[in-house]
Amino acid sequence: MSEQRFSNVYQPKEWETQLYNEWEHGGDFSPVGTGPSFSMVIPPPNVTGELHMGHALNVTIQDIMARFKRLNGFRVLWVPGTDHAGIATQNVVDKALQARGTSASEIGRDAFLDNVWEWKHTYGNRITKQIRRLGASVDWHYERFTMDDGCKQAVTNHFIALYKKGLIYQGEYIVNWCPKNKTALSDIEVEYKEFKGHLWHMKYPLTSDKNQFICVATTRPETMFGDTGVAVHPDDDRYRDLIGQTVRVPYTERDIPIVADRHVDQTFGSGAVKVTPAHDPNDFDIGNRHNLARILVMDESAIMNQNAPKQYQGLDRYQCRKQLIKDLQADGFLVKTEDHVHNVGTNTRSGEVIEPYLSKQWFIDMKKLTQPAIDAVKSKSITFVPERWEKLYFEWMENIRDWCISRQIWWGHQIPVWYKKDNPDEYIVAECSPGDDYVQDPDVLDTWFSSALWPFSTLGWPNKTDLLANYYPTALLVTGYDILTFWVSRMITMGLFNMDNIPFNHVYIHGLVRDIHGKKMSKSVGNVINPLDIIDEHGADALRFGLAALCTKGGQDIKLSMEKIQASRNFTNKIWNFSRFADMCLNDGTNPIDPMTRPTPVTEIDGWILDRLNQTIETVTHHLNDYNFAAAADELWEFTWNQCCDWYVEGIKQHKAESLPVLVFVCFQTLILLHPFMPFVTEAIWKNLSKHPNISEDHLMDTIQHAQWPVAVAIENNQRIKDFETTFNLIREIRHLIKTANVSTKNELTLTLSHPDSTTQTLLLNMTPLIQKLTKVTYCNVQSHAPEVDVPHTQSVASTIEIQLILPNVDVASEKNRLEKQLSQLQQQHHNLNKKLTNEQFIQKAPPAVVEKVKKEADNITSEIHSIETQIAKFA
RNA sequence: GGGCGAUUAGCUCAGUUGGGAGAGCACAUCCCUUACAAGGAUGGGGUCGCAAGUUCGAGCCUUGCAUCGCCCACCA
Repeated sequence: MSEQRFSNVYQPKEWETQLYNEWEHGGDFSPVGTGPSFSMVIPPPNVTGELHMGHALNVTIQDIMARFKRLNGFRVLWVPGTDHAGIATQNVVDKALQARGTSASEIGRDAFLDNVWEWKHTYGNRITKQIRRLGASVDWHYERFTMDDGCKQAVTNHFIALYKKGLIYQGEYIVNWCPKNKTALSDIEVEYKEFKGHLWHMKYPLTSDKNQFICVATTRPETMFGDTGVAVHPDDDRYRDLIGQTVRVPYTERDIPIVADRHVDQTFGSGAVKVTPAHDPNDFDIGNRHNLARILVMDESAIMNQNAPKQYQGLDRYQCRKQLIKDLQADGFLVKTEDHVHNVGTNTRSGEVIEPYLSKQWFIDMKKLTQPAIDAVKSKSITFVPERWEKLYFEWMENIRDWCISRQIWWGHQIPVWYKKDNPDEYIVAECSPGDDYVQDPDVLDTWFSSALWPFSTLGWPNKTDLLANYYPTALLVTGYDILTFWVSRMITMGLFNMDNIPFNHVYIHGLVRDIHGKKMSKSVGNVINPLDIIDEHGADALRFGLAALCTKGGQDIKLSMEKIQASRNFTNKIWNFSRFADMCLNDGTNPIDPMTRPTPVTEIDGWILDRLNQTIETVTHHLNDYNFAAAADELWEFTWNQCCDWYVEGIKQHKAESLPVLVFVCFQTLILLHPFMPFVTEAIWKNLSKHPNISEDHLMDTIQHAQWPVAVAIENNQRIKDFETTFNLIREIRHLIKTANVSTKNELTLTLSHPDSTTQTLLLNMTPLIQKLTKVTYCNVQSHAPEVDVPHTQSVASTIEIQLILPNVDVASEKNRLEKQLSQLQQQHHNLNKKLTNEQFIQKAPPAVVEKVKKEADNITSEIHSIETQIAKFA
């Protein structure tokens, strides 16, 4: 009984976990065979993270490609792993400690690191379990972590190699300092946000004459204690005479020079700018040009330090600003206050306002590294999909800045630099400590430093492994455009540096998942759709298909809605029931059917569906090779639902036995085509159907994953495809007439179809049973010309075939009205076509095929107009 | 300031050698027909952002404009 194998609704929960376990423990995700290799590395999610829609999209796309390639006989290796995510993880663990009444700083570095490792062991597999729920066919045997021993070795090797080539240096520069995390950040970890602030104009008195002033404008008055100059434009007539003189910084005993510098914009503010080289990157440059001193006035938490006047020491930067404004006003230094909107850098992670801060950090000299990486993309050794992202890549790489790689946190790869205890200026770069008289640099490396090595560190580098030999370069990298600069560009750069070869051939860059209004999903807004909730409720396949169907060629951001997911859920159920129908038909079968062998069609509609299947195989294969997931998904939807279910299944119900082999074959082929998108439901059906006693398992794999991707053969009969299109048009029109006449098909209806052409008559005669079945008309006659009918009837024309449907009664007025409306539509179409055909230029210049097509259309419409006119005339 | 992308049905979006304006959802009407009501059938709905140009012909190519979104730069 079919009920034993198929419930009437697909229940994902009954299948997904069990199937995934079978797959994983059955070794189904391991590379096998002798086919060409296809490898990917997963963009490692944060080890403490939780699965969000971005992961779901990213993993879905990769899994579609992995399964597609596996079905095509490739040796697929997809390497999973997680990222240690320095600052993010450190924050999470520190927060947890604080909730327990202690903190990282209280317990100290070693104890803190023990805590993070413990945390990693407790929660590190949460995200990997969640990835499993998506159905990801990653090979867990090769799972990696960016701080495991292999990655550690890779990082150290890489650092030393760069250092030896003089590409890593230590320097004192203005960096982006986060006072909350007390660490430097790289430029791309800073997000600029618009803030409503003020522009304060204040007077600095001349040393030579306290009654004269120069007025400077600033948004950050608290940095004035670090001022070591005032800059004006050399051509500015207002200040020309003051250049070279000195002014006294209020509340200090320091006199600072007025210098001329072309960087100054005469039209902004007062045209004179205070120069604070230790707290502003531009001022740092100006200071260098004019040999100005650098004075830090804050500590690492942005608290005013001993270089500020006593009364401000110990205040944080904002308290200080507030007090200082009061004081400046009281003491007559404040000239005016303007409202000023400006962009302020913030920490991408914590949101804290960045303090430009002078400090000693490690940098990579990127300019010397990028050229091969630029060339690799220019020469198309690496291709970006969509191609337009190359522009952003070149823009970034051609204006590359040095990469600040040191971070003043504890969780991460500690920098392999050892300072002599009694002389910190003396240091050695090495994997291990040179001796007890050395101490290691306390800083760790930027998380992206290890991520940059991911495509080869996961395959064993720096050791020469078989994995590397077999799977590097990887075939494809799938990622979002938001980390193109953070990650993709650096993998290419470092891949070429270490491996002398690109890390991947193709980069597929997808959009970001947003809510239906295009807004970023965020917990505070409350518009988050949690992928795990979706999987619980509707199954992983519904989520996957929904996401893939939105993943269009242009790589636009994806606006996700519950409605879209529900539609996909309905589709999974449709596939389930299509198969359930096949299963039911098998019950009546007499001989075992081999579902993998292409059967010879017995009936016309069987031949038709096989041809349509071929078209679908070809289109879907093309779209997947083209990374056009939405188009592939659309095609599969159209074929499965509209062609197979709506037309084919309904069409064979009158000859199920004859069509059974084709039905079964088409069903299995369709399952394979759908499998990359919907691994669970297709496997569930596969296993169910395989168990049917009338299925021969001789050529059947025990899992759909090991099946062979369908191969398209030549279309057998193009005319037949057209004939069925004509028939379906006709059926639609007849149904429309029945519906419009508001007549029940429980009555015995009589239909006459007329066409002068004998081939068409033959077609109609052949299709009569189908037409009767699908329109529920009892009698159907085929004629060369529409007969005179003197009983109530309704009439129309479709694909130039005249339709007459006898009715119990008819409303002549509305019937006439309907025909006239149809006539006017046809006349409009005819008019448009005729306009073209009477245009000499069109006839001369348009391709003959186009002209021919238009002529034929016009002829058809003329014929239809004639039919309708005749029909209307009968009412006269 | 520079760059990229978007603008097509009520909503979300497809639409490449330029030649028929389409899908899903939503909506309306009818139908529990033995695969599926998470379903079936039928239907309504669009001057393809605006303007000009190229062309026999433009949703598609060129130019300009408008609106929205994102990225980079950061005038203190």
